[in-house]
Amino acid sequence: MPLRVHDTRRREKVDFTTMKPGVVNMYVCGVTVYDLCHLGHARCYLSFDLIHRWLEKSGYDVNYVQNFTDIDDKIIVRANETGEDWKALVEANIETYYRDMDALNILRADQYPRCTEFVEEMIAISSDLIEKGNAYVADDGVYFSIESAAEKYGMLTGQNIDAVRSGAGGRVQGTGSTKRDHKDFALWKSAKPGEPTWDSPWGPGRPGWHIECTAMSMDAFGEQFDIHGGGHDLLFPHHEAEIFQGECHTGCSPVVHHWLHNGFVNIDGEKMSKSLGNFWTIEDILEKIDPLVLRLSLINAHYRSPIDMNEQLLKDAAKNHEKILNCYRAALELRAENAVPLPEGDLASKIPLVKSMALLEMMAQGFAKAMDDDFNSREAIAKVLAAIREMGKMFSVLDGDDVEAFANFAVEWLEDTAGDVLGILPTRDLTLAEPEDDPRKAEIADEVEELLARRATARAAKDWEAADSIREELNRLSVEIIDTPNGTTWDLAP
RNA sequence: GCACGGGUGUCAGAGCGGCUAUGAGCGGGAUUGCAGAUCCUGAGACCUGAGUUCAAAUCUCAGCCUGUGCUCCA
Repeated sequence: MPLRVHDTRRREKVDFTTMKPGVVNMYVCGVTVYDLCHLGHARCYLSFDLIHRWLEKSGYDVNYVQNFTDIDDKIIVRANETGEDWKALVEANIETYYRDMDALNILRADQYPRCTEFVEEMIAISSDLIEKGNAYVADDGVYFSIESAAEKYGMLTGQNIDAVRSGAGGRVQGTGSTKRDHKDFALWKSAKPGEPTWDSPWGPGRPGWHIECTAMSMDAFGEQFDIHGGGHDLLFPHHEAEIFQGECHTGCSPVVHHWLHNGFVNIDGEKMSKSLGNFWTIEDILEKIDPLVLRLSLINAHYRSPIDMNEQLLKDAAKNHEKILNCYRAALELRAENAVPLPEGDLASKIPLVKSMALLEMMAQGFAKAMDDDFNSREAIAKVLAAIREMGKMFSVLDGDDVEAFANFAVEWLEDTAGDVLGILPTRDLTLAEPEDDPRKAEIADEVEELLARRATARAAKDWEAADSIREELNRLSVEIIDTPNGTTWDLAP
Protein backbone atom coordinates (compact mmCIF):
# COMPACT_ATOMS: atom_id res chain seq x y z
CA MET A 1 0.00 0.00 0.00
CA PRO A 2 1.42 3.35 -1.00
CA LEU A 3 2.01 6.19 1.39
CA ARG A 4 -0.76 8.74 1.28
CA VAL A 5 -0.38 12.25 2.63
CA HIS A 6 -2.79 15.09 3.08
CA ASP A 7 -1.62 18.00 0.96
CA THR A 8 -2.91 21.33 2.18
CA ARG A 9 -2.77 22.90 -1.26
CA ARG A 10 -4.75 20.19 -2.99
CA ARG A 11 -6.92 19.77 0.09
CA GLU A 12 -6.97 16.01 -0.09
CA LYS A 13 -4.96 12.93 0.57
CA VAL A 14 -2.70 12.20 -2.37
CA ASP A 15 -0.22 9.46 -3.19
CA PHE A 16 3.16 10.53 -1.96
CA THR A 17 5.67 10.97 -4.73
CA THR A 18 9.20 12.25 -4.73
CA MET A 19 11.10 14.10 -7.41
CA LYS A 20 14.03 11.75 -7.11
CA PRO A 21 13.27 8.09 -6.41
CA GLY A 22 14.06 7.11 -2.86
CA VAL A 23 14.98 10.60 -1.72
CA VAL A 24 12.79 13.03 0.21
CA ASN A 25 13.70 16.69 0.54
CA MET A 26 11.78 18.07 3.47
CA TYR A 27 11.81 21.60 4.82
CA VAL A 28 10.02 22.53 8.03
CA CYS A 29 9.69 26.08 9.32
CA GLY A 30 11.64 26.36 12.53
CA VAL A 31 11.31 28.60 15.54
CA THR A 32 11.92 32.27 15.94
CA VAL A 33 14.44 32.10 18.73
CA TYR A 34 13.34 34.90 21.02
CA ASP A 35 11.99 32.78 23.88
CA LEU A 36 11.67 29.30 25.35
CA CYS A 37 9.89 26.61 23.39
CA HIS A 38 6.33 25.82 24.33
CA LEU A 39 3.92 22.94 23.90
CA GLY A 40 2.95 24.10 20.44
CA HIS A 41 6.53 23.83 19.25
CA ALA A 42 6.73 20.39 20.81
CA ARG A 43 3.69 19.22 18.90
CA CYS A 44 4.90 20.66 15.62
CA TYR A 45 8.37 19.16 15.69
CA LEU A 46 7.01 15.93 17.11
CA SER A 47 4.63 15.69 14.17
CA PHE A 48 7.43 16.13 11.69
CA ASP A 49 9.73 13.88 13.69
CA LEU A 50 7.22 11.09 13.20
CA ILE A 51 7.01 11.88 9.51
CA HIS A 52 10.80 11.96 9.33
CA ARG A 53 11.08 8.62 11.13
CA TRP A 54 8.38 6.93 9.09
CA LEU A 55 9.83 8.06 5.77
CA GLU A 56 13.21 6.68 6.79
CA LYS A 57 11.64 3.46 8.01
CA SER A 58 9.95 3.22 4.65
CA GLY A 59 13.34 3.25 3.00
CA TYR A 60 13.60 6.87 1.92
CA ASP A 61 16.76 8.84 2.30
CA VAL A 62 15.39 11.95 3.98
CA ASN A 63 17.12 15.32 3.81
CA TYR A 64 15.47 17.17 6.62
CA VAL A 65 16.11 20.89 6.84
CA GLN A 66 14.74 23.06 9.60
CA ASN A 67 15.67 26.67 9.98
CA PHE A 68 16.13 29.05 12.87
CA THR A 69 14.73 32.52 12.41
CA ASP A 70 17.47 34.43 14.18
CA ILE A 71 16.58 37.99 13.25
CA ASP A 72 13.10 39.38 13.61
CA ASP A 73 11.06 42.11 15.30
CA LYS A 74 10.40 39.97 18.33
CA ILE A 75 14.06 39.22 18.83
CA ILE A 76 14.96 42.90 18.62
CA VAL A 77 12.17 43.85 21.01
CA ARG A 78 13.13 41.16 23.49
CA ALA A 79 16.81 42.06 23.37
CA ASN A 80 15.98 45.71 23.95
CA GLU A 81 13.79 44.81 26.90
CA THR A 82 16.42 42.77 28.64
CA GLY A 83 19.39 44.85 27.52
CA GLU A 84 20.94 41.69 26.19
CA ASP A 85 22.83 41.49 22.91
CA TRP A 86 20.43 40.03 20.34
CA LYS A 87 23.01 37.52 19.21
CA ALA A 88 23.45 36.23 22.74
CA LEU A 89 19.69 35.93 23.07
CA VAL A 90 19.53 33.93 19.87
CA GLU A 91 22.32 31.58 20.92
CA ALA A 92 20.76 30.95 24.30
CA ASN A 93 17.39 30.11 22.83
CA ILE A 94 18.87 27.83 20.22
CA GLU A 95 20.58 25.95 23.02
CA THR A 96 17.34 25.46 24.92
CA TYR A 97 15.61 24.48 21.71
CA TYR A 98 18.03 21.61 21.22
CA ARG A 99 17.82 20.67 24.88
CA ASP A 100 14.00 20.48 24.83
CA MET A 101 13.71 18.68 21.51
CA ASP A 102 16.40 16.17 22.45
CA ALA A 103 14.54 15.45 25.66
CA LEU A 104 11.44 14.67 23.64
CA ASN A 105 13.48 12.19 21.60
CA ILE A 106 13.08 14.23 18.43
CA LEU A 107 15.72 13.22 15.94
CA ARG A 108 17.90 16.04 14.72
CA ALA A 109 17.35 17.46 11.27
CA ASP A 110 20.21 17.21 8.81
CA GLN A 111 20.69 20.96 8.62
CA TYR A 112 19.66 23.91 10.76
CA PRO A 113 20.32 26.97 8.60
CA ARG A 114 19.93 30.40 10.18
CA CYS A 115 18.42 33.18 8.19
CA THR A 116 21.19 35.68 8.99
CA GLU A 117 23.51 33.40 7.02
CA PHE A 118 21.40 33.90 3.90
CA VAL A 119 21.00 37.64 3.64
CA GLU A 120 22.86 37.76 0.34
CA GLU A 121 20.63 35.10 -1.16
CA MET A 122 17.54 36.91 0.02
CA ILE A 123 18.78 40.14 -1.53
CA ALA A 124 19.43 38.31 -4.80
CA ILE A 125 15.94 36.82 -4.88
CA SER A 126 14.41 40.18 -4.06
CA SER A 127 16.37 41.90 -6.83
CA ASP A 128 15.21 39.25 -9.27
CA LEU A 129 11.63 39.74 -8.22
CA ILE A 130 11.96 43.49 -8.76
CA GLU A 131 13.37 42.85 -12.23
CA LYS A 132 10.54 40.51 -13.03
CA GLY A 133 8.04 43.13 -11.96
CA ASN A 134 6.78 41.15 -8.98
CA ALA A 135 8.26 43.48 -6.40
CA TYR A 136 8.91 47.18 -6.01
CA VAL A 137 10.94 49.54 -3.89
CA ALA A 138 9.04 51.74 -1.46
CA ASP A 139 10.25 54.32 1.05
CA ASP A 140 10.62 51.83 3.84
CA GLY A 141 11.72 48.73 2.01
CA VAL A 142 10.99 46.32 -0.78
CA TYR A 143 7.55 44.80 -1.15
CA PHE A 144 6.14 41.93 -3.10
CA SER A 145 3.21 43.01 -5.20
CA ILE A 146 0.34 40.59 -4.77
CA GLU A 147 -1.47 41.97 -7.80
CA SER A 148 1.51 41.01 -9.97
CA ALA A 149 0.60 37.37 -9.45
CA ALA A 150 -2.97 37.58 -8.23
CA GLU A 151 -3.80 34.14 -9.57
CA LYS A 152 -1.58 32.66 -6.85
CA TYR A 153 -3.62 34.22 -4.08
CA GLY A 154 -5.26 31.93 -1.54
CA MET A 155 -3.52 28.75 -2.69
CA LEU A 156 -3.49 27.29 0.80
CA THR A 157 -6.33 29.01 2.60
CA GLY A 158 -8.79 29.08 -0.27
CA GLN A 159 -9.38 32.79 0.17
CA ASN A 160 -10.72 34.67 -2.78
CA ILE A 161 -8.72 37.69 -3.82
CA ASP A 162 -11.78 39.58 -5.05
CA ALA A 163 -13.30 39.46 -1.60
CA VAL A 164 -10.08 40.70 -0.09
CA ARG A 165 -9.60 43.37 -2.77
CA SER A 166 -12.81 45.07 -1.84
CA GLY A 167 -11.49 45.69 1.63
CA ALA A 168 -8.21 47.22 0.45
CA GLY A 169 -6.96 50.73 0.92
CA GLY A 170 -7.68 51.87 4.41
CA ARG A 171 -5.01 50.10 6.33
CA VAL A 172 -2.06 51.24 4.27
CA GLN A 173 -2.68 54.81 5.26
CA GLY A 174 -1.25 55.96 8.55
CA THR A 175 1.53 53.41 8.75
CA GLY A 176 4.04 55.75 7.16
CA SER A 177 4.70 53.13 4.54
CA THR A 178 4.52 53.72 0.84
CA LYS A 179 3.55 50.17 0.17
CA ARG A 180 0.98 50.21 -2.57
CA ASP A 181 -1.47 47.65 -1.39
CA HIS A 182 -2.25 46.41 2.08
CA LYS A 183 -1.91 42.81 0.87
CA ASP A 184 1.70 43.33 -0.20
CA PHE A 185 4.33 41.93 2.10
CA ALA A 186 7.88 43.01 2.85
CA LEU A 187 10.90 41.39 1.26
CA TRP A 188 13.27 43.93 2.74
CA LYS A 189 12.79 46.33 5.64
CA SER A 190 14.77 49.56 5.69
CA ALA A 191 16.81 50.12 8.80
CA LYS A 192 15.27 51.78 11.81
CA PRO A 193 17.47 53.41 14.45
CA GLY A 194 19.08 50.96 16.84
CA GLU A 195 18.38 47.85 14.81
CA PRO A 196 20.88 45.39 13.42
CA THR A 197 21.33 46.03 9.69
CA TRP A 198 22.84 44.61 6.56
CA ASP A 199 23.78 46.49 3.40
CA SER A 200 21.62 46.13 0.34
CA PRO A 201 21.02 47.86 -3.00
CA TRP A 202 18.16 49.62 -1.19
CA GLY A 203 20.30 50.87 1.67
CA PRO A 204 20.87 49.35 5.08
CA GLY A 205 18.11 47.20 6.47
CA ARG A 206 17.13 43.64 7.20
CA PRO A 207 15.20 40.94 5.39
CA GLY A 208 11.48 40.45 5.70
CA TRP A 209 10.29 37.28 7.34
CA HIS A 210 8.82 35.26 4.50
CA ILE A 211 11.75 35.46 2.11
CA GLU A 212 14.09 33.52 4.38
CA CYS A 213 12.41 30.17 3.87
CA THR A 214 12.49 30.59 0.12
CA ALA A 215 16.20 31.39 0.24
CA MET A 216 17.10 28.58 2.61
CA SER A 217 15.03 25.87 0.96
CA MET A 218 16.44 26.83 -2.42
CA ASP A 219 19.93 26.69 -1.04
CA ALA A 220 19.35 23.23 0.36
CA PHE A 221 17.28 21.67 -2.40
CA GLY A 222 17.22 23.82 -5.48
CA GLU A 223 14.09 25.18 -7.11
CA GLN A 224 11.65 22.45 -6.14
CA PHE A 225 11.33 20.04 -3.25
CA ASP A 226 9.06 17.36 -1.86
CA ILE A 227 7.66 18.37 1.51
CA HIS A 228 7.22 21.70 3.18
CA GLY A 229 5.85 21.59 6.69
CA GLY A 230 4.93 23.84 9.54
CA GLY A 231 2.26 24.80 11.99
CA HIS A 232 -1.14 25.39 10.58
CA ASP A 233 -0.96 29.02 11.67
CA LEU A 234 1.74 29.57 9.06
CA LEU A 235 -0.66 28.91 6.20
CA PHE A 236 -1.39 32.57 5.88
CA PRO A 237 0.41 34.71 5.29
CA HIS A 238 3.78 32.98 5.64
CA HIS A 239 3.41 29.98 3.37
CA GLU A 240 1.27 31.76 0.83
CA ALA A 241 3.98 34.42 0.67
CA GLU A 242 6.48 31.67 -0.01
CA ILE A 243 4.37 30.45 -2.89
CA PHE A 244 4.33 33.95 -4.38
CA GLN A 245 8.06 34.49 -4.00
CA GLY A 246 9.22 31.03 -4.81
CA GLU A 247 7.06 30.46 -7.85
CA CYS A 248 7.61 33.92 -9.31
CA HIS A 249 11.34 33.73 -8.74
CA THR A 250 11.91 30.21 -10.06
CA GLY A 251 9.11 30.06 -12.58
CA CYS A 252 8.24 26.66 -11.16
CA SER A 253 4.74 25.76 -10.15
CA PRO A 254 4.64 24.15 -7.78
CA VAL A 255 7.88 24.73 -5.93
CA VAL A 256 6.56 22.60 -3.09
CA HIS A 257 5.04 19.25 -3.99
CA HIS A 258 3.40 18.47 -0.67
CA TRP A 259 2.34 21.01 1.92
CA LEU A 260 1.88 19.45 5.35
CA HIS A 261 0.53 21.34 8.35
CA ASN A 262 0.10 20.22 11.93
CA GLY A 263 -2.81 21.14 14.19
CA PHE A 264 -2.67 23.33 17.26
CA VAL A 265 -2.52 22.68 20.96
CA ASN A 266 -5.21 24.06 23.23
CA ILE A 267 -5.03 24.07 26.99
CA ASP A 268 -8.13 23.05 28.89
CA GLY A 269 -10.24 23.93 25.90
CA GLU A 270 -8.75 27.36 25.37
CA LYS A 271 -6.23 28.54 22.86
CA MET A 272 -2.79 28.60 24.40
CA SER A 273 -1.67 32.17 24.79
CA LYS A 274 0.38 34.26 27.09
CA SER A 275 -2.45 36.64 27.81
CA LEU A 276 -4.66 33.83 29.08
CA GLY A 277 -1.87 32.69 31.35
CA ASN A 278 -2.07 29.14 30.04
CA PHE A 279 1.19 29.17 28.21
CA TRP A 280 3.08 25.94 28.89
CA THR A 281 6.77 25.90 28.16
CA ILE A 282 8.40 22.55 27.57
CA GLU A 283 10.85 23.33 30.34
CA ASP A 284 8.01 23.73 32.84
CA ILE A 285 6.18 20.58 31.82
CA LEU A 286 9.27 18.43 31.93
CA GLU A 287 9.79 19.32 35.55
CA LYS A 288 6.61 17.45 36.26
CA ILE A 289 6.42 14.62 33.78
CA ASP A 290 8.57 12.19 31.86
CA PRO A 291 9.44 13.59 28.42
CA LEU A 292 8.43 10.34 26.76
CA VAL A 293 5.02 10.56 28.41
CA LEU A 294 4.61 14.06 27.04
CA ARG A 295 5.72 12.73 23.67
CA LEU A 296 3.14 9.96 23.80
CA SER A 297 0.37 12.34 24.80
CA LEU A 298 1.13 14.61 21.86
CA ILE A 299 1.34 11.90 19.21
CA ASN A 300 -1.77 10.24 20.55
CA ALA A 301 -3.87 12.18 18.08
CA HIS A 302 -3.57 12.60 14.36
CA TYR A 303 -1.06 15.35 13.60
CA ARG A 304 -3.63 17.51 11.82
CA SER A 305 -6.24 17.43 14.59
CA PRO A 306 -6.19 19.99 17.33
CA ILE A 307 -5.18 18.65 20.73
CA ASP A 308 -6.69 19.77 23.97
CA MET A 309 -3.97 19.37 26.55
CA ASN A 310 -5.16 18.74 30.08
CA GLU A 311 -4.40 16.70 33.17
CA GLN A 312 -6.53 13.77 32.08
CA LEU A 313 -4.71 13.50 28.78
CA LEU A 314 -1.36 13.37 30.55
CA LYS A 315 -2.70 10.84 33.02
CA ASP A 316 -3.90 8.58 30.23
CA ALA A 317 -0.59 8.91 28.46
CA ALA A 318 1.36 8.12 31.61
CA LYS A 319 -0.73 5.04 32.20
CA ASN A 320 -0.34 3.80 28.64
CA HIS A 321 3.32 4.57 28.59
CA GLU A 322 3.81 2.54 31.72
CA LYS A 323 1.93 -0.38 30.21
CA ILE A 324 4.10 -0.33 27.15
CA LEU A 325 7.26 -0.07 29.23
CA ASN A 326 6.17 -2.89 31.53
CA CYS A 327 5.76 -5.10 28.53
CA TYR A 328 9.06 -4.01 27.01
CA ARG A 329 10.85 -4.59 30.30
CA ALA A 330 9.29 -8.02 30.69
CA ALA A 331 10.32 -8.92 27.16
CA LEU A 332 13.87 -7.75 27.78
CA GLU A 333 14.08 -9.75 30.98
CA LEU A 334 12.65 -12.91 29.45
CA ARG A 335 14.62 -12.89 26.23
CA ALA A 336 17.72 -14.95 25.70
CA GLU A 337 20.32 -14.18 23.05
CA ASN A 338 20.77 -17.80 22.12
CA ALA A 339 17.18 -18.93 22.14
CA VAL A 340 16.11 -21.31 19.41
CA PRO A 341 14.92 -19.12 16.55
CA LEU A 342 11.24 -19.28 15.80
CA PRO A 343 9.42 -20.92 14.31
CA GLU A 344 11.57 -24.02 14.45
CA GLY A 345 11.60 -27.38 16.16
CA ASP A 346 8.47 -29.30 16.98
CA LEU A 347 5.86 -27.10 15.34
CA ALA A 348 2.85 -29.13 16.42
CA SER A 349 3.45 -28.24 20.03
CA LYS A 350 3.97 -24.63 19.12
CA ILE A 351 0.66 -23.89 17.49
CA PRO A 352 -0.38 -21.20 19.98
CA LEU A 353 3.03 -19.62 19.62
CA VAL A 354 2.95 -19.63 15.84
CA LYS A 355 -0.57 -18.29 15.84
CA SER A 356 0.39 -15.52 18.18
CA MET A 357 3.34 -14.56 16.05
CA ALA A 358 1.15 -14.47 12.98
CA LEU A 359 -1.26 -12.25 14.86
CA LEU A 360 1.55 -9.91 15.82
CA GLU A 361 2.73 -9.86 12.22
CA MET A 362 -0.73 -8.73 11.23
CA MET A 363 -0.64 -6.05 13.89
CA ALA A 364 2.72 -4.86 12.56
CA GLN A 365 1.15 -4.64 9.12
CA GLY A 366 -1.74 -2.71 10.64
CA PHE A 367 0.79 -0.40 12.22
CA ALA A 368 2.46 0.20 8.85
CA LYS A 369 -0.88 0.70 7.17
CA ALA A 370 -1.82 3.31 9.76
CA MET A 371 1.43 5.20 9.29
CA ASP A 372 1.06 4.99 5.53
CA ASP A 373 -2.33 6.61 5.86
CA ASP A 374 -1.16 10.18 6.38
CA PHE A 375 0.97 9.23 9.38
CA ASN A 376 -1.89 8.13 11.58
CA SER A 377 0.05 7.77 14.81
CA ARG A 378 -3.06 7.34 16.91
CA GLU A 379 -4.10 4.28 14.97
CA ALA A 380 -0.52 3.04 15.11
CA ILE A 381 -0.48 3.39 18.89
CA ALA A 382 -3.69 1.39 19.09
CA LYS A 383 -1.89 -1.44 17.30
CA VAL A 384 0.98 -1.28 19.78
CA LEU A 385 -1.42 -1.42 22.72
CA ALA A 386 -3.21 -4.38 21.22
CA ALA A 387 0.14 -6.06 20.64
CA ILE A 388 1.36 -5.65 24.20
CA ARG A 389 -1.77 -7.30 25.44
CA GLU A 390 -1.10 -10.24 23.18
CA MET A 391 2.49 -10.32 24.38
CA GLY A 392 1.47 -10.18 28.03
CA LYS A 393 -0.80 -13.12 27.45
CA MET A 394 1.90 -15.16 25.77
CA PHE A 395 4.45 -14.34 28.46
CA SER A 396 2.22 -16.00 31.02
CA VAL A 397 1.22 -18.92 28.80
CA LEU A 398 4.61 -19.92 27.41
CA ASP A 399 7.60 -21.33 29.20
CA GLY A 400 11.13 -22.54 28.62
CA ASP A 401 12.76 -22.00 25.25
CA ASP A 402 9.49 -20.82 23.77
CA VAL A 403 9.15 -17.85 26.05
CA GLU A 404 12.76 -16.86 25.49
CA ALA A 405 12.37 -16.97 21.73
CA PHE A 406 9.01 -15.26 21.86
CA ALA A 407 10.50 -12.53 24.04
CA ASN A 408 13.21 -11.97 21.43
CA PHE A 409 10.49 -11.60 18.87
CA ALA A 410 8.55 -9.21 21.12
CA VAL A 411 11.60 -7.03 21.79
CA GLU A 412 12.21 -6.73 18.09
CA TRP A 413 8.54 -6.02 17.40
CA LEU A 414 8.39 -3.26 19.98
CA GLU A 415 11.69 -1.65 19.03
CA ASP A 416 10.66 -1.66 15.42
CA THR A 417 7.40 0.15 16.06
CA ALA A 418 7.15 1.88 19.43
CA GLY A 419 10.91 2.46 19.45
CA ASP A 420 12.15 3.37 15.99
CA VAL A 421 8.97 4.91 14.65
CA LEU A 422 7.03 6.30 17.58
CA GLY A 423 10.12 7.05 19.63
CA ILE A 424 8.47 6.31 22.96
CA LEU A 425 10.79 3.58 24.24
CA PRO A 426 13.73 4.45 26.47
CA THR A 427 17.03 2.67 25.80
CA ARG A 428 17.36 -0.96 26.85
CA ASP A 429 19.68 0.03 29.65
CA LEU A 430 17.32 2.62 31.03
CA THR A 431 14.40 0.24 30.80
CA LEU A 432 16.25 -2.34 32.84
CA ALA A 433 17.93 0.15 35.15
CA GLU A 434 18.16 -0.80 38.79
CA PRO A 435 17.07 1.77 41.37
CA GLU A 436 20.70 2.45 42.25
CA ASP A 437 21.28 3.87 38.78
CA ASP A 438 19.20 6.92 39.62
CA PRO A 439 21.03 9.30 41.95
CA ARG A 440 17.81 10.26 43.70
CA LYS A 441 17.20 6.61 44.37
CA ALA A 442 20.77 5.79 45.26
CA GLU A 443 20.49 8.26 48.11
CA ILE A 444 17.81 6.24 49.86
CA ALA A 445 18.65 2.82 48.51
CA ASP A 446 20.29 1.49 51.66
CA GLU A 447 17.41 2.53 53.84
CA VAL A 448 14.88 1.06 51.43
CA GLU A 449 16.74 -2.22 51.12
CA GLU A 450 16.87 -2.52 54.87
CA LEU A 451 13.12 -1.93 55.20
CA LEU A 452 12.43 -4.39 52.41
CA ALA A 453 14.49 -7.03 54.16
CA ARG A 454 12.54 -6.55 57.36
CA ARG A 455 9.28 -6.71 55.40
CA ALA A 456 10.38 -9.90 53.70
CA THR A 457 11.00 -11.46 57.10
CA ALA A 458 7.59 -10.35 58.31
CA ARG A 459 5.93 -11.72 55.20
CA ALA A 460 7.70 -15.02 55.56
CA ALA A 461 6.27 -15.20 59.06
CA LYS A 462 2.86 -14.23 57.65
CA ASP A 463 2.85 -11.20 59.90
CA TRP A 464 0.80 -9.10 57.45
CA GLU A 465 0.27 -6.27 59.89
CA ALA A 466 3.97 -5.67 60.32
CA ALA A 467 4.57 -6.09 56.58
CA ASP A 468 1.92 -3.52 55.71
CA SER A 469 3.17 -1.00 58.21
CA ILE A 470 6.63 -1.24 56.65
CA ARG A 471 5.05 -0.65 53.29
CA GLU A 472 3.37 2.47 54.64
CA GLU A 473 6.70 3.64 55.93
CA LEU A 474 8.15 3.18 52.46
CA ASN A 475 5.24 5.07 50.95
CA ARG A 476 6.13 7.98 53.20
CA LEU A 477 9.56 7.96 51.54
CA SER A 478 7.72 8.19 48.19
CA VAL A 479 8.75 4.66 47.45
CA GLU A 480 6.43 2.30 45.67
CA ILE A 481 7.02 -1.41 45.98
CA ILE A 482 5.85 -4.26 43.83
CA ASP A 483 5.85 -7.88 44.92
CA THR A 484 6.65 -10.34 42.19
CA PRO A 485 7.19 -14.08 42.28
CA ASN A 486 10.92 -13.35 42.14
CA GLY A 487 11.00 -10.90 45.01
CA THR A 488 10.11 -7.31 45.66
CA THR A 489 11.13 -4.39 43.45
CA TRP A 490 10.80 -0.71 44.18
CA ASP A 491 10.69 2.62 42.45
CA LEU A 492 10.04 6.24 43.31
CA ALA A 493 6.36 7.08 43.25
CA PRO A 494 5.46 9.17 40.20
C1' G B 1 -18.50 38.81 6.87
C1' C B 2 -14.95 35.58 3.95
C1' A B 3 -12.02 30.99 4.26
C1' C B 4 -10.72 26.22 6.28
C1' G B 5 -11.64 22.32 9.80
C1' G B 6 -14.59 19.49 13.35
C1' G B 7 -19.27 17.29 15.74
C1' U B 8 -18.35 9.25 17.66
C1' G B 9 -19.91 5.98 24.34
C1' U B 10 -18.28 9.20 31.12
C1' C B 11 -13.50 11.13 28.94
C1' A B 12 -9.57 10.95 25.21
C1' G B 13 -9.57 9.41 20.23
C1' A B 14 -9.28 6.11 15.39
C1' G B 15 -12.44 4.43 11.58
C1' C B 16 -15.07 7.45 6.92
C1' G B 17 -20.02 2.40 2.61
C1' G B 18 -21.07 -3.98 5.11
C1' C B 19 -16.26 -6.32 9.57
C1' U B 20 -15.19 -6.01 18.20
C1' A B 21 -10.93 0.32 17.02
C1' U B 22 -7.85 1.40 21.12
C1' G B 23 -6.86 3.43 25.89
C1' A B 24 -8.46 5.71 30.58
C1' G B 25 -12.68 5.39 33.87
C1' C B 26 -16.74 2.14 35.63
C1' G B 27 -18.79 -3.43 36.50
C1' G B 28 -17.56 -8.77 36.92
C1' G B 29 -13.63 -12.71 37.18
C1' A B 30 -8.47 -15.19 37.38
C1' U B 31 -3.84 -14.44 40.01
C1' U B 32 -2.14 -12.26 44.85
C1' G B 33 -1.91 -12.48 52.34
C1' C B 34 -3.25 -7.35 50.79
C1' A B 35 -1.71 -3.67 47.22
C1' G B 36 0.42 -3.18 42.40
C1' A B 37 1.32 -5.32 37.69
C1' U B 38 -0.66 -8.92 34.26
C1' C B 39 -4.61 -11.76 31.83
C1' C B 40 -10.03 -12.96 30.82
C1' U B 41 -14.71 -10.47 30.61
C1' G B 42 -19.30 -6.85 30.81
C1' A B 43 -21.98 -2.34 30.03
C1' G B 44 -21.73 2.00 27.00
C1' A B 45 -21.54 5.75 20.72
C1' C B 46 -21.78 7.63 15.99
C1' C B 47 -25.40 16.32 16.28
C1' U B 48 -30.45 16.90 13.61
C1' G B 49 -33.47 16.26 9.22
C1' A B 50 -33.94 14.55 4.31
C1' G B 51 -31.69 11.84 0.21
C1' U B 52 -28.51 7.98 -2.49
C1' U B 53 -27.81 2.52 -1.54
C1' C B 54 -29.48 -4.27 -0.80
C1' A B 55 -26.42 -1.81 3.12
C1' A B 56 -24.53 4.90 5.91
C1' A B 57 -20.42 7.27 11.79
C1' U B 58 -18.88 6.47 6.86
C1' C B 59 -21.48 9.38 0.49
C1' U B 60 -25.02 13.90 -0.97
C1' C B 61 -27.95 18.17 0.48
C1' A B 62 -29.90 21.34 4.26
C1' G B 63 -29.81 22.89 9.30
C1' C B 64 -27.78 23.44 14.14
C1' C B 65 -23.43 23.66 17.21
C1' U B 66 -18.20 24.36 17.64
C1' G B 67 -12.79 25.38 16.62
C1' U B 68 -9.24 28.09 13.80
C1' G B 69 -7.31 31.71 10.20
C1' C B 70 -8.23 36.61 7.79
C1' U B 71 -2.58 41.00 12.58
C1' C B 72 3.18 38.42 15.00
C1' C B 73 2.45 33.17 16.18
C1' A B 74 4.50 25.96 15.56
